[in-house]
Amino acid sequence: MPKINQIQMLRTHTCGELRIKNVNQQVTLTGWVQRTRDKGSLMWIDVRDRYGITQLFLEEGKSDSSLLDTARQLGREYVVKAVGTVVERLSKNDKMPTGDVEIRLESLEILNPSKVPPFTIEEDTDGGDDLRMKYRYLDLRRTAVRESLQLRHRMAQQTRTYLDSLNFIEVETPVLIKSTPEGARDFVVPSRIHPGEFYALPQSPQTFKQLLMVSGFDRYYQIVKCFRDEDLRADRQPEFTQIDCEMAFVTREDILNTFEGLIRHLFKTVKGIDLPAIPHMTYADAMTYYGSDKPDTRFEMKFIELTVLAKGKGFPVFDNADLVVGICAKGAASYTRKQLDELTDFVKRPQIGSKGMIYVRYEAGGSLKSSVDKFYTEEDLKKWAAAFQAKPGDLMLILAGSTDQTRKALGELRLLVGSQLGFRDKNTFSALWVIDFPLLEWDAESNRYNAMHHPFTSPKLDDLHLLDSDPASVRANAYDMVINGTEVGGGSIRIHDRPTQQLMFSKLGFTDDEAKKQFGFLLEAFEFGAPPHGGIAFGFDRLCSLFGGADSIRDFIAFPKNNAGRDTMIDTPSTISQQQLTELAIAVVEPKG
RNA sequence: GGACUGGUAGUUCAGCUGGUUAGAAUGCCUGCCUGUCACGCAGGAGGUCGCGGGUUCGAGUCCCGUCCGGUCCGCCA
Repeated sequence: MPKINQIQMLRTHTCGELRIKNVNQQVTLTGWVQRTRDKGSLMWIDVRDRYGITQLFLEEGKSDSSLLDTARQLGREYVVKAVGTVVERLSKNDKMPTGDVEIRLESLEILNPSKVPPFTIEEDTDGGDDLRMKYRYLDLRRTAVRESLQLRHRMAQQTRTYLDSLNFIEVETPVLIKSTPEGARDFVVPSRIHPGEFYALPQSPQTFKQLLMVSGFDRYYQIVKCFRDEDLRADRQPEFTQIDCEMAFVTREDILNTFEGLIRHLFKTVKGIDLPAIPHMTYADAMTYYGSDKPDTRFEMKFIELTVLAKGKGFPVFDNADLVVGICAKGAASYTRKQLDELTDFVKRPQIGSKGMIYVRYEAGGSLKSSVDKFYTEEDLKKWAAAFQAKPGDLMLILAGSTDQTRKALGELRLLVGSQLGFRDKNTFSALWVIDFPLLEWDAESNRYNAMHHPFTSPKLDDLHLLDSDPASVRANAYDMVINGTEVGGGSIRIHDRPTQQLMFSKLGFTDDEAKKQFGFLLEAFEFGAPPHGGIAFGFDRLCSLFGGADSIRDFIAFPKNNAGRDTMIDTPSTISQQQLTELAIAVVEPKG
């Protein structure tokens, strides 16, 4: 592979590579002016490019005076070409890789001036998110953002290396496909040639990758853009990237092993971390012990049920609850009244929806102090403490109410307390497979069952007989990978025969006609020798942000959308001309503005 | 659809219970400075307090509406 200086004519080196061994070489550097330091008769210019920063040096009397004049015109972000000799510095800077040398300037050319940037192009910029997005091309000059995109590049490269080594082939699937009412809302694209008809952008290449299995490409993958027209979050964009994979002639274990391998390969090659074997947890256990289908397993703090112990002592909140459940925060008995009140306020927020929170302090001296001392004796509380396996110095936090809401609320409380106690370190990684998800999920709004994963997921054979009598209890051959409480991937063993797929569609409320109209091609394909198959898709942006230790995926996407799905740099979405609308046979009902 | 939170100098923010000429840091401009590297020193310019309305003798501050960010709930098969 040619080095950069062999293929670049304008420069001989980058701003990141010169060292003491280059002393006395004449070099030409190009880059952006990071800052200048003018000491009168001495002047330094820091020149930056993608690879680093190198210091240029001028001295009155020893340098050409026109050179100093040019240098004094420089402002931040000017693009320059500098020719000079590498010399050893009199005073070195051990904070920078190039800090032992500087360039004694011989000529300086301003290739392009720059306006003063609206925010500083530095590690810790003074710019807010809003401005950074509007001038994203400047934001991308910053080391932190550039490194995030470089991490993403390495992740993609290593994903391809790993999957290629296992005979996976990358196949591109169409971006203009068919809209279906299932699942997330589609972005649609009008067809000019067929007025009144629309393509849809894929929410995932799901059916295509299954058809590739029917075609005999038994190991497929694709790093692919997907689109969902839903509201955004810090970790959700309308267009996002998946590592989409499918395998034929495999069991669930084969898939879990293969992609556990991928994740461990990525940790090893990108982060230098040897991730231990990834444990499996059933969905039922995840909900019972963590109140979430994506538990953060960097710390324990499992749920302990107190329903039986707590009832029948005259405390109405517990007596009337379906579930009384709590967590034990190790060493948190020192929480102040104010901190406890804040936790109570947290669970009472409408988004959490609990009525209140009960606490029991196991004082360092061994006594027990609770917010329900009126109803429970020290003996009662001792039994609770035993159930929690609590020790002096611990704090027990208890919620009660309806089962689902209480679990969810305690799950949120667990995460908050875990954060407060420092159990959620960004540089610690704990991965987990959550398996045996329910196949169906009741949707109160449409008064029918929805597929929890998607309608192509196969039920577990053991549960098939329950499909009519107790649909909600049927488990799916589906699995999610969870790392540090983030769902990074999910998949399933698919249905591969027409009768089962038709049965599933009918359970989901499709008429035979609707099923045929929307997925007839798949049903038909299943009649031409479809192999058993299954797969998984990883949220690539999330995986990158997790590896990068960030909460938001936005800095791992070169040009992301904002909270409202807008790109403020190019100002989109935007209206289109009447001429375009006419050509597409589209009438806008209430034009904006 | 909803909850919370923010919007004050180019930028990031402070501005108390409504009360004098709206501040700080940084950036920018000018001058000085022989080893800087977040250089230093001196000086200077820079404000529709998001927008509209209301309360008041008086509003950056209180109230109502609205716009624009951000976090979350719903939604995301």
